[in-house]
Amino acid sequence: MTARDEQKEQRRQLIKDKAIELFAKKGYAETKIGDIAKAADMSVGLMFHYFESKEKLFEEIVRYGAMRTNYPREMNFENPLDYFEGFLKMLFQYSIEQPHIMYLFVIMGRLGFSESVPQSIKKIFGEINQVEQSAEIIAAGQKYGYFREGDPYSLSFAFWSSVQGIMEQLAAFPEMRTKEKMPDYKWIVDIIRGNA
Amino acid sequence: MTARDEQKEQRRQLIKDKAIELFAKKGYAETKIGDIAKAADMSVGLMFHYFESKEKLFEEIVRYGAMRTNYPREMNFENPLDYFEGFLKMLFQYSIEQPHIMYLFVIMGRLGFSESVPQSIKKIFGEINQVEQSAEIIAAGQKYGYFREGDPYSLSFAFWSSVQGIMEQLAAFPEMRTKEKMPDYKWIVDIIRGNA
DNA sequence: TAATTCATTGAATTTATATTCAATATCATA
DNA sequence: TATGATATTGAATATAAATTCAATGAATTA
Repeated sequence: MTARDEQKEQRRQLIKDKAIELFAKKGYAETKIGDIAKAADMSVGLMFHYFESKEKLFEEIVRYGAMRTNYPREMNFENPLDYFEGFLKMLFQYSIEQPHIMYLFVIMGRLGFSESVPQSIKKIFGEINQVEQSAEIIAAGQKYGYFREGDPYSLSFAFWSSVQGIMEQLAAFPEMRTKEKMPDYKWIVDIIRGNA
Repeated sequence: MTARDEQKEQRRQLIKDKAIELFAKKGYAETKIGDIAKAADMSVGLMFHYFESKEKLFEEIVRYGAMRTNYPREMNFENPLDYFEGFLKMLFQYSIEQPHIMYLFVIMGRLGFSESVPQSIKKIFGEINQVEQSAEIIAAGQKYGYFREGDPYSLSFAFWSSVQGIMEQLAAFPEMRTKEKMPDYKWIVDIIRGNA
C-alpha cells in the first residue's frame, strides 16, 4: 500500500469515527453531513470524495458494527454464566477506554426500528440475533441452575434490552463513564441470574 | 365547550396519538409531517391548522410525556422496594394495554441526547430527574438493607437505563408485548435489589 | 335561508440539506 | 522542475420536506 493509500484510509477512518459518534448520539436523520464534516474538520464536498453518499457511509459503519458487537459467538467460556459476565465485563471496560464500541452498540440496537433504513442495511442487521443466540445458552444453563426460572427468550430479551439501554445512556451522559460511576456488570447479569 | 371545540380537541388528540407512536419508533427528524398526516388520515396542510409547526407538536407531546412518565413522586409506598416494584409493575402492565405510555417513555428517554432539540423542550425535560430522585430513595433504603451495596447514583442510573432499554425494544418489537413474553418486573428490580 | 365561521384540500413557496462539479492547491514521481 | 494524480474547496444544483395560502366545502347561527 502506497503512502497515499494509507493517508486515504486514515481520512476515511477519521470520518467514520466522527460519524459513529454522531449517528449514535443523534440518530441517522438528525446527523447532517455538515455535522460530520465539521467534526472531521473538512468541507462537505470532501466528504463525497471519500464516501459516495451518507447512506453508503452509514452502511459501512453498520457493517463494521455488526463485526464489533458480535463477539459472543467467538468467546469460549467455562460455564454459561461466564458467557454473559465475560462479555459484559469486557464491554463496560472498553466503553470507558474507547467509547467507540459503545456508540456502535447504540447504532446497531436502533436498527430494529427505523422503517426508513434501507433494505441492504436491515439485512446485515437481521443476520445477527443476539437475543435468539443467548436464549439458547440460557435455556441450556437453566437445566444446571445457572440462571433463574422463566422463559429463556424473555430473559434474553430483558438482558439485551437493558444492556442496550445502558449503552445508550452512557453515550448520552459521558460523566457516567468512569470506573467509579459505571454500573457494575454483575448487577446487570442478575437480571438473568436472579439468586440462582 | 361547544361541539366544535370538542371536535377540534379530538382531532388534535388523534394527531398527537399518531405522532407519539411515530416519534417513538422513528425519532424526531425521521418522522415526516407527511407520515403523521397519513397516519391520522388527513392532508399535510390540515396538520398546520391544528399545530403551528412540527416542533410545537413535539413540544406539546414532550410536555404531556413529562406528566405521564413522572408518577413516582406521587406514589406512596410501604418500603422503598415497593417504590420500584410498584412503578415497574404498573409500567409493564400499561405497556401491554396502552403502548402509549411506552412510546412516551421512549421519547422522553431520548431527549438526553439530541443536541438538536430546541432549548424550550430541553428545559421541560431537565426538570424531571428520575435518576437523581431514585438515587436518594436507594441511598435511604440501603441503610435498612433493602438494596444491594454500591453507589446509589450508579445503581439508579443502571436501573433507569435498563427500563429505558426495555421500553425501547418493546416499542420496536410488538410481538414481545404479551403477558407471557413480557419481562418480569422483578428481574429488573434485581438490578438494584441484588440478593439483599 | 343567508351569512359567518371553521375544516379541509392541493398547489405554491421556502428552506434545509444532500449531492455534483469546476476550479485550485498539494503532493508524488519522472 | 514539469507532469500527472489526488486532495480540497466553495459555489451551483437537485431534492425532499416544512410551511403558507387561496379556494372550496361543511357546519353553525342569525
